[in-house]
Amino acid sequence: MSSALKIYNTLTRSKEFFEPIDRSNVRLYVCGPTVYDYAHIGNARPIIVFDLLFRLLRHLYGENNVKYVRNITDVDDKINARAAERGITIRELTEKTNQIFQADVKALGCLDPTVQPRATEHIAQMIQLIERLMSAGHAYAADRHVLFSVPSMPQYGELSRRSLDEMLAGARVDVAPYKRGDMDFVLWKPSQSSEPGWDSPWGRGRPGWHIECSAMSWAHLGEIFDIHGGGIDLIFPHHENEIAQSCCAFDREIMAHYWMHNGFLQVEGEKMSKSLGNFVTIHELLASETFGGRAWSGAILRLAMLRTHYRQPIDWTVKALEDAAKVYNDWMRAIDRVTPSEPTEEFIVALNDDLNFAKAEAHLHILKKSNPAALAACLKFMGFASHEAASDNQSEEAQLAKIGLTKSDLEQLISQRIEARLTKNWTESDRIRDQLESLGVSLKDNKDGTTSWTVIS
RNA sequence: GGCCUCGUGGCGGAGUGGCUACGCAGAGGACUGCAAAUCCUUGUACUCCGGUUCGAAUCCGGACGAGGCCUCCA
Repeated sequence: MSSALKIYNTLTRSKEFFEPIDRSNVRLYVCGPTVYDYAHIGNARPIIVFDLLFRLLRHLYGENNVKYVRNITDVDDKINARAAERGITIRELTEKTNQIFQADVKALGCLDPTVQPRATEHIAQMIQLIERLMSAGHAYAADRHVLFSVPSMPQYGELSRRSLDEMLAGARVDVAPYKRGDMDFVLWKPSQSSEPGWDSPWGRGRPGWHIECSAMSWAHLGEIFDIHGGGIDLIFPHHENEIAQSCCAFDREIMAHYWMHNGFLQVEGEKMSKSLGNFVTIHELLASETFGGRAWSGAILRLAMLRTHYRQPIDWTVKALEDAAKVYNDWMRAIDRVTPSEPTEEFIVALNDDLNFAKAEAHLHILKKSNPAALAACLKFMGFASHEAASDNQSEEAQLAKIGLTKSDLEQLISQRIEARLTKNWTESDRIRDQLESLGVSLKDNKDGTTSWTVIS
């Protein structure tokens, strides 16, 4: 058994030893995407970070003893608006967007969560939760809405550490006439006939923002579970309200024992926004050359993301990606044709310290020289699969074709050059090398007299 | 205005009281016909001002700076 896992708990603002409720059923819930558009690189951060945590938990407690739930929110007013804008059905939009999301996440080297529940398949649980809240006096119906009564929960605000007074002081709250308390939030709201809706005791309507996570975590992990994760911006109001809903519905003090939040992401030093023109999607990083003049493999994106500790703000820059690519390629060379052994104890210990990837990475640099088999195992552990190398080779073939060369042409040129070099005909040798270089193929003469090549652009 | 993070060398980024993290880039060298790759060596740091201490990047206070939340944005 490795030394114990410590994680930073937003509830207590401190690092704590992780103690699962049930070692044979460790439960993790992470807020997943609202599927209305391509996921941006900021969305990728929690996906990658919590995938690493999932892998670590599986290692510590056993692959079959960890349950990871990441929801798909497929009912939301942004979805309705976008579908209307494009003239397609909501179902078409959410299906298509989800497919792209799944492909993106796979490219980033993430394991599938144990369950990816959809909000629209948990409407019944949401209604049950709301009914519980109403009968317990924590919610009320008004004007076809159902609202959570924030004043009914004295400990409201514990996660974000703000009191009701503070919130009311500076907040621009939406003071709807049907609200009893200014901070009360919507659990259920009425739908127009043009909007998606479900029958409920309060008429045809749809859920408010926060209730879906309370319903889905309940359905798949139970009333109380171990870890709840998400972006730092979700602490308030989303997670605060999830806690309010779940704790009040089940009459519990706690919804999840550990709350983990990843830091925000900036792009080249500025907040990512469509108006600044620096909005970067996962898809375009993978498939286009719009960021940094080249496409980036999922592994490089993953490494670049993990190189900044998950709680720190991260600045997403071309330079950081270039650095990550260098490190990654260096490692791939080191583990070429190496059979992975086992991740080292030291590596696990580093990750056990609140996912201290930087410490782990420093150790990997040592392993590169001392123990490539262990390096390969550590990389595999983190989702940097060795099959990457194979797929890179395939793309090199494709790239050769793109620059108008076949592999046999190239090999013929290389053997011509080797002959020239044997007769010390450096002029001819350099001519061939320059020719290939201008086509985009870089040559490397090895000690043993062979020549290897890589496509450079 | 309220609340919360954070400020380490050219860049990224660990480190929570004393002993050079690490990586990238840079410099020097080895190897090479020349390159590339590889290997060896190597410089540069702790935002500022006070305080605690024998001793602080590390603890406390303050200033300045950056970012986030309070607006269904991860």
